[in-house]
Amino acid sequence: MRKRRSLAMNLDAVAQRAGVSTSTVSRVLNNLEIVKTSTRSRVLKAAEELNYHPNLHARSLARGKSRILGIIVSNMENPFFLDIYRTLEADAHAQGLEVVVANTDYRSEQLLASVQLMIGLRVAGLAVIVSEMEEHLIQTVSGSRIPAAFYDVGTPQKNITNIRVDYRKGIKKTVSYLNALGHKRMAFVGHHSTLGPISERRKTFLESVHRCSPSAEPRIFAGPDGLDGGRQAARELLESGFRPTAVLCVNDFMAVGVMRELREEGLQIPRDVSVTGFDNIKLAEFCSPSLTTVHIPREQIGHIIFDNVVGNDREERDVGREIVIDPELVVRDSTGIAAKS
Amino acid sequence: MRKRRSLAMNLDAVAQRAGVSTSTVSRVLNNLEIVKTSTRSRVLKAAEELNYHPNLHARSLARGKSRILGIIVSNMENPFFLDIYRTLEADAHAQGLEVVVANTDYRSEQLLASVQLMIGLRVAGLAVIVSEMEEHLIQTVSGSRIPAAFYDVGTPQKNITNIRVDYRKGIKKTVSYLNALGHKRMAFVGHHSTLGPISERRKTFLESVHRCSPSAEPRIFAGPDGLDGGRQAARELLESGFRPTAVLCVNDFMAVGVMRELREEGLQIPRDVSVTGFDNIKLAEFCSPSLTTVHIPREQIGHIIFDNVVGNDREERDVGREIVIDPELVVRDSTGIAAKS
DNA sequence: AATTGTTTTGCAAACGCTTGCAGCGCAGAC
DNA sequence: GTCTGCGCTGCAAGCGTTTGCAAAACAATT
Repeated sequence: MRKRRSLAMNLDAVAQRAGVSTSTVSRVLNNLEIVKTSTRSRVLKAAEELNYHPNLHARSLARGKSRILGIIVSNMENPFFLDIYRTLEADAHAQGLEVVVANTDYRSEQLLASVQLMIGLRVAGLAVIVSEMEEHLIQTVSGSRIPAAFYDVGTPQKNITNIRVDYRKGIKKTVSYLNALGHKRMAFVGHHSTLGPISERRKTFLESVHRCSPSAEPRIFAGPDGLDGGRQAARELLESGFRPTAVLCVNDFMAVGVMRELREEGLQIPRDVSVTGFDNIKLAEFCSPSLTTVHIPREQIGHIIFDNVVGNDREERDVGREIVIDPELVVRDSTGIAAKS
Repeated sequence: MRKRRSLAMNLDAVAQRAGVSTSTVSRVLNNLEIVKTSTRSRVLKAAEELNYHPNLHARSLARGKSRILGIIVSNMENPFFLDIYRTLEADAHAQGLEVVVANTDYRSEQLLASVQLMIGLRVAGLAVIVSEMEEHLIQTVSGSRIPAAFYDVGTPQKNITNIRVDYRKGIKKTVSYLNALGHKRMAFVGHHSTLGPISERRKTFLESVHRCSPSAEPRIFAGPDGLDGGRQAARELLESGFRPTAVLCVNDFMAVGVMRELREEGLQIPRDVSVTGFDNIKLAEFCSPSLTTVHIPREQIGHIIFDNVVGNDREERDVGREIVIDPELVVRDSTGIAAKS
């Protein structure tokens, strides 16, 4: 023996105190029904007295799997991600799973670290809700044999379910709604990681505007995801001299920042300028004016992810499935008839 | 041997492929410098090729401790908690610690479960940011030998540092500021778990109002913590027939909900009624009108917690320390001269 | 060539738990 | 009194790491 024999609290200590073997203690603690009631209560008493808490690492190791659901998100601060997280957490707890969440802050090295963490933890399932991910890393997850679900990134793969929202449709609805109100000069405000050249949202915006009114002059601005980022992008917009009658934002969180800055500059919403968001977070109802936006059913998404990741039907799947969700426009007070120019 | 010999990926597989022993692989992976460079790269190559990821449970078990910082919060949705979480996360990552966060949703059985989880994980340190906690549970944490920091709950104990904000002072500043503006009829809006009979904030509010203007008639309302909760409390307030000239809210998050409802009812802020919050979350600057509130330095609190929980100086402390923070009033646009009644 | 010293490796014992299997004690049957 | 069956319990192997210690490999010195 190499070290001092357990000052640490372990099964052995409980077993000794209860005068039984560790196996018995283990069985009691796991509610196996083969233990005599009297023994059982003796063990429970001992555990209680010793303030014993099973070592979860040892347990996972012995069992060969952990009861943990892993979640990776880009930005916990954005209520959109938070809502999905909360749904997943609720579902997980309902099944006795614990949850470990990692926040990447849109940083790819953080994403890498988070994936390593989840794999290292041998999570029972993994949900990845980030806006960008290297192909290599996707392969790593796919190869890890961990059932995973990706939101809005990558394509279906072995062991991986893909869930995405039809942004194209959402943006189209928004643009044609605004167009019907007479808006021609529109700006799009995104955050950096949605504005890569590959980004569907950016392209869709440009295309939609172009189709609805070929003479329109769409412009694009960006800041980091968040209230400040929205504000910053709006400032840039104003400083550029461009005077849109409508501003479409990539998400509600940024839209709130955008509205703040526009208001600051004396612009009235929606009299002088209309603003729209995306996601329909709670805050969209609570800001002033309340925000016209596109509803994304986060609870539903959460449930879908959960079912696909820890679903009981989960045989090792050779090919993932893809699920597409259809978003709806929600009209509130931040949009109105286009201002006369 | 009882089971099939490792289809699973482990040190052994890597060792075999690299033609070395598991010890060597382990040493390579832990960057111990005693490994010959050629061996080292051979091992690294094998690990890479096998897509190997060390089992963190086994690692923790063998090392006898985990590199995990545990965080328990009442309500991740409230940006106040989120900000502390983010600071802690940043600090932790800077030191190569991982973070596990648990959300109690103000439910005591969830709090219990979370504590069990953290102890079971043998976290390296534990931060508990909840508004209420049973004495028994505090003892459990204290007895677990895990260095912990509690925010705003309990009293210093063995292994536990206590951090609290001087709410009394914050509320006093707010009330006397409002009093100077001529406010007499004030309401206080809290959430359920801050309004227990023991709650300092509630008492302080009543006392302060009473001291400033003995003739005043303070009233108290409550809802669940959150935007909806604030709104709901405000509705109750309005329905009660009470017409305060100022509403103090227990936190900014609820205040935003309160403002929403007041606005809905046609009341202008601050012309008809002033509103104040507490915490000074980002959103307070972004709502309309921007919110007068009491600043609580969440970053500073995060850092303090971190240092006390994983600080290098941490000898097993027999007696915890207590740290009290002094809050400042931040005046913005949601408060003004009391309306004539 | 033998000896000594230095790297570099491998062996094997933990870490705290689960679990297949075997064994024990005791009741009932003969 | 021996045997069978059954309900409980204990033994011990195994989960994938780390790590003290000792052996092996190699270099340097005599």
